[in-house]
Amino acid sequence: MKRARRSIIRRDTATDLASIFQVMADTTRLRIISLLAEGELCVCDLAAALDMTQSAVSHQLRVLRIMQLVKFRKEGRIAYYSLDDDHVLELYVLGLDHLKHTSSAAGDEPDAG
Amino acid sequence: MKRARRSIIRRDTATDLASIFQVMADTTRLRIISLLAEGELCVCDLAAALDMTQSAVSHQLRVLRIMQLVKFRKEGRIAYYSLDDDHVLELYVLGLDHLKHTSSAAGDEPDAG
DNA sequence: TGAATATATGAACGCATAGTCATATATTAA
DNA sequence: TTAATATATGACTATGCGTTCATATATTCA
Repeated sequence: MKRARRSIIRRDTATDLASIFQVMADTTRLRIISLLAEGELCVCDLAAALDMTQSAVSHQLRVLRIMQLVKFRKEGRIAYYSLDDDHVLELYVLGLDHLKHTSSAAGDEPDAG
Repeated sequence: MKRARRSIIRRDTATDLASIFQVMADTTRLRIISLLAEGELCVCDLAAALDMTQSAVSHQLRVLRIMQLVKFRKEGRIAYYSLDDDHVLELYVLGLDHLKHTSSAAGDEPDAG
């Protein structure tokens, strides 16, 4: 190898990439993704399943929406959210895979409620 | 579908998973990973390539070390760091892939220096 | 119309953290 | 030993962010 000046990514690419991981780097957002993995849900059902306030969930959905990880359709006054991209699930699954191989914290018992 | 009580991951699993993405969610750490992707480097070479202080780089290497994304060997007073896990690169590559498919910010010109 | 429901959002608070600075440890050279 | 080099780390500061609270908007029901 030559110097230390090898295949470093551009600063802005690294920043953009960091943004993607940043969105996945929150417990609440990951739990939302795990719920939406099987289909759409409205905000109130998400809030109930997560045992969190509607406001907190809505704020996180906004983050996921802006980063285009989720989309939503509106039916009357109800907003149904769903995953917008397969890459999200790929990252999610790969992350879980990493968890299983490195730690022993990846349990198998769900805790919805 | 039944209620909103579907396949949600455990809270602590989500927390652990969030930790993994959290480590990848920093520009400096991603640039370090991109540099180590081709082989080991010492701290001073990393600092030079990143154009950052030795202290800042060392702090981030500590984070990467604690999360077991990098390992190091010591040769005299020089510490050579390298990636510790293939999952890291998989996540890194998958993230880059996601970038290319969703935005146009993923350039191809490196910016080392 | 007015009340209730579903969602969105701005402000504020508290906490986590990336980088700086100073310094400690360890190794090599003189 | 002393000086210089390579790295690690604790304290501090500034910034970012997740949640709460209050409130705004929109829709449905009476």
